[in-house]
Amino acid sequence: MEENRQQIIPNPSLGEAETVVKSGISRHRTVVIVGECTVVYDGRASSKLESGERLVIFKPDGSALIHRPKHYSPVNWQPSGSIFNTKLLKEGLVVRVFRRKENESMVITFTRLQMVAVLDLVDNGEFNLYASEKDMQEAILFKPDILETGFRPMTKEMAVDPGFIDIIGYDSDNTLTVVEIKRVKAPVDAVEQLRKYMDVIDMDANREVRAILVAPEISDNAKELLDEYGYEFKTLSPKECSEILKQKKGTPLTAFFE
Amino acid sequence: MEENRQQIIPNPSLGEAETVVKSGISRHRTVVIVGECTVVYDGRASSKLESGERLVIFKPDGSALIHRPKHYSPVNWQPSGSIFNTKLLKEGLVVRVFRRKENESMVITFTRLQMVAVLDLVDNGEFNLYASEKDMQEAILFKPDILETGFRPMTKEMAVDPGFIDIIGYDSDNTLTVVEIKRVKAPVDAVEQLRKYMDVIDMDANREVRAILVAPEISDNAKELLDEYGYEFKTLSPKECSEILKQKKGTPLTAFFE
DNA sequence: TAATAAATGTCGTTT
DNA sequence: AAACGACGTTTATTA
Repeated sequence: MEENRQQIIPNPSLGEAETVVKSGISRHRTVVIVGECTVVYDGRASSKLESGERLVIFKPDGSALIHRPKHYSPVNWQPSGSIFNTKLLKEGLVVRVFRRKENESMVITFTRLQMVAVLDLVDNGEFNLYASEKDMQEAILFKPDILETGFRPMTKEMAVDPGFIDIIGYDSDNTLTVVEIKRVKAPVDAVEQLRKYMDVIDMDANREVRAILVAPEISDNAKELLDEYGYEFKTLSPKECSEILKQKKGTPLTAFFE
Repeated sequence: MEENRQQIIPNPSLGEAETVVKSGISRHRTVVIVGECTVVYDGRASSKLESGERLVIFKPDGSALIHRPKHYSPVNWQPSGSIFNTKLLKEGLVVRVFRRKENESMVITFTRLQMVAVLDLVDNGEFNLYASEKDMQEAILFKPDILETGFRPMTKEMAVDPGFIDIIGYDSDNTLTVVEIKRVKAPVDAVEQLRKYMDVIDMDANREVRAILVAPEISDNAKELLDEYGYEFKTLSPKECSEILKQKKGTPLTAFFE
């Protein structure tokens, strides 16, 4: 029945809330509490949040979120795998969220409640994300000309001492070329990373090797360092790569976006 | 009055919800919607989330969150500064979240609703985090002996070309000493960062300079590189530093933790 | 399990 | 506005 799928109580007493919250958590429901509370966290660091009105979420997988009326990120939280313990004390309704793995605890003390809701969320919808850095790599391997006319990839993700070179190949003049891909504006670190790879490749010196940093943009400092090292920059956005991959994969999921 | 502070509607029709959501957003309230929806995101990347029941939050600062019943992190979101646009179409109740800065959009289409709530969250509570990297820096400046007996800090956060050196000082032999602090296990990058600073400091060569990496732990690779460069490692945890700062600050806030 | 790199990272600070 | 680095980063991948 619709009525049984959720339980929404406006302005509950702390006592009412105790029963509902306990029952909701034990039945593996999503529990939402809105009210005045304080939060003390102790684990990798420690924090204390003074009293204020917040939106608190307990999920069936043992994750917990405390949201203030600002910001995307929660002010306090626990990742999944936490254990909830609810008690009504004289200070208020206290929920202790404990995560054994990191030996972390978060204690929420509610002093006044605007709402308690116990929700039975059924969610099996598929989630797909496009245009990751991996997508960019795939796109270059699929259509190397987007990097440079005549480019021929040799290997992808070649393991070298410091890590993985995204792509190694030969340009139209048969010069060995090292490619480093970033999906966001390339920072100085990206140039340093490229340099590390070049240090290894250049071991057998006196052959020419090119280094190309591929990204939608590059920061000023990174550009400066890139020039200093004699490396090159190629503008390429995740979006463009996503478009190219659509051609490769036909149009099963991508057709949705048209 | 308490009644006016919030508006909670179980099982609203899409039409009812349209009015309430629009009004809530325009009055800069926190809006919570629970229901069946699909989400299409397009911006830095693209994503598509098939139909399912979720908890959706719109905050007055223009941030938006879509939470599935699992995981700490939202499946889709927009950071603060977004603009909301609500429309009732034949597909359902459509909320478009647009962020001009990144030219990103997230379109949520609700097909069935379990709840709509408009909340007026008043939250001015102070938030304090202890045992951060900044606390570690402060602790060393306050009691330099925890780094090394006889250490005398000169400056904190000295600006040099590549960035900011955490602490510079002299050891008991009056040797210039550069200190880099990490609050977690120090990775290779931390050693590289220290090296950058040393490159600058060593400009006026032939005077001895020591480099010390301070962290609770160090990764094997980082240790190897550190030894290669001739730098040193000092074990120090954020918690220890936090304890030391309690002495400094007396016991106003810290007493709470006892 | 440890290490390493990516993230729609976010967020604050400073230039 | 851009750059830079910390974060209780989280998360995924790989040795």
